[in-house]
Formats: sequence, C-alpha cells, structure tokens
Amino acid sequence: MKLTSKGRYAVMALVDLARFDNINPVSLRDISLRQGISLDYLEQIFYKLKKNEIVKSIRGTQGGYVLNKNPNDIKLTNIFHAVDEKVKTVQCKKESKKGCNGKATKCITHNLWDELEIHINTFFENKSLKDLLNNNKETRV
Amino acid sequence: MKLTSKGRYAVMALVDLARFDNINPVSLRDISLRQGISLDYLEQIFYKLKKNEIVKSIRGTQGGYVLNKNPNDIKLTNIFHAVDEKVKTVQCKKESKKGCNGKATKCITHNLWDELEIHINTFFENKSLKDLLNNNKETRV
DNA sequence: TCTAAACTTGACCATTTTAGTCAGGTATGT
DNA sequence: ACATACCTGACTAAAATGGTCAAGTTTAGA
Ligand code: FES
Ligand code: FES
Repeated sequence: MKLTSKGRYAVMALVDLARFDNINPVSLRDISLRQGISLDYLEQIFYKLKKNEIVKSIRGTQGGYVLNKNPNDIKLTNIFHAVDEKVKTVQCKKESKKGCNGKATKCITHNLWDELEIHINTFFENKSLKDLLNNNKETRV
Repeated sequence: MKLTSKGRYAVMALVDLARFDNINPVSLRDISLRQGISLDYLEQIFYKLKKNEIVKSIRGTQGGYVLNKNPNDIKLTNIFHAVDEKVKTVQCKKESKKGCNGKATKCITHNLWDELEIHINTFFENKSLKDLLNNNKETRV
C-alpha cells in the first residue's frame, strides 16, 4: 500500500501555505519553487482544495491562496478527502452485503480489513495542519 | 492508499489454510474454490510464501500446503513481506539523505510520512494468523 | 488603459502497476 | 502409468498514477 504523490503534495503545499500566509496570499508559483512540485499539478490540486473550502483564492496580480480555516481545524482527513486520496483496504463496496466479485457473503478476513482501515483513518483524523507546523518547529530547534 | 489484492489474497488463503491443515495438506484447488481466488494466481502467491518459509509444500496426489510455523508466529508483517506487499508513504529512498526527485534535503512533511508508515506497520506487526482465527471464531458465535 | 501575474478548468497522455492468464514443466501417491 | 498437484517464467489487458498542455478569466499595478 502506498501513499500517492497527489496526497503527499497536497499536505506539503498546505504546510508551506500555512507558514507563509500570515500577511499576503501565497502564489502557487512560490509553492512550486519552494517545494519542487510541478506548477500545473499544483493547480489541479488547489482546484480541489478550493472546492472543498480548505483554501480561498485571490485572483489577479499579487494574488494567490490563503487558508480558509484555522490550521487546527484542518485535519489530514479533510485534505485527503478533498483530493480523493482515500484509504481502501477492500475491493468490494462498503455498504453492500455482498462480497468481492459478486460473492454472496463477505470474505473471511473482512473484519481485519475494516480494522485496518479504521486504524489508518484514525491517524489522519488526529493530525491537523497545526500539529505539522508545531512539529516542524520543534525539530528545527 | 489501497491494499492490493495480492496481499489480501495471501492473508485470506493462509487463514483458510490454517483452518483446514490439522490433518492433511490443503490443496490450492480447494482454497481457490472456497475463497474464490484464481488458482493460477494462488500458485504465484504460494510460490513466494514457500520461499519465505511461511508454508511447506507436499507434492504429488493428495499433496498441498501446510503451515511451516505456529499460527501465533506468523504475523501479517511476515506475510506481506513475503508477497512484496509493502507500505510506502514516500517516493524517495529511505536510507538516502537526499529528498524526492534529487533534492538536497528531505521535504518539510517527511517526519509525518515516517510516522504514518510506522503507525501502519505497527498494526501488521501486532496481528498474527492466530489472532485472525480466534477473531473469526468469536464473530461466528 | 494595457499588460503580466496568477487563478480556472478541462482534456489529454506516457508510464507504471495491478491482477491476473497461459503454458509447459516436475514430482509423487495410488 | 496416470492423475493430481506443485513449480516457474513469460506474457498481457486494464487501471491507476503522475503528470502536461491548452485555452481561458480576473485583477493589480505601471
Ligand atoms: S474484501 Fe471484499 S469481501 Fe472481504
Ligand atoms: S517524501 Fe521524499 S523528501 Fe520527503
């Protein structure tokens, strides 16, 4: 199981944004240069972040993005959800009573995969952008 | 992030095996039928499980596979390692001091991804085949 | 006013990974 | 001998990934 670049970039970009948006909006160009992420790709990512109300945009020259919420209220869950980075431990539909590939019942390890999914999501729910900022300050002392 | 079928099947097949290997070796054909996994694919998977000494094989008619260890000593970690299902939260090499795409330093969220990887692996290290057998008995009462 | 910076949005694409299949073995219990 | 079942490598269709490209719109500042 691997984390996709899209999810990783989204978090990286938001941490960068959170650090610099105190005074002026931050342009994607700046984030792109600082973090080494393709500008075109960042645009895709921020399009989604905006639709999910995690950031606000300011158009025009000197424009850019600012956070739309307090860093403490932006959990990794929210970010990942916004960019469609989701945890999937099973193939079959969650709600369905049926199992994978059309079987009548769920597989014998189904409980395990549910547990795993919860385990991972818990991590994402408990981590906010604020935590990442603090964490980084600490490790830079 | 998603779990691949190969990893999921490996665990399913081993749970099935653990249930039935008390008296005779279990043939892949049986596992295939019971769990609805392609026989050809199972062969690939068991080839790796055998190389990693998680199962033993008995050839010929009435042959099949048996566990090579106590179910309590087979952790999910071991199974996933055997079939090359690994947790990757970053793109860059672990050992290297350099970051992704050749940058001089690690990215600003690197600590986070390391934490995440540990968080997930901890789950796998603490779960044994025995746990899965017990767990399933419980939920079938 | 004009222009460049910066956001907006959709379409497109090469590469890699996944989830298998296929084929042709080899070993062995009956 | 022969059927059963393991052994092993090669191959492949489909999906996902990690982007790029193009054609806008909006607005600050010269
Ligand atoms: S994972 Fe689909 S049935 Fe359990
Ligand atoms: S993920 Fe590669 S540098 Fe942090």
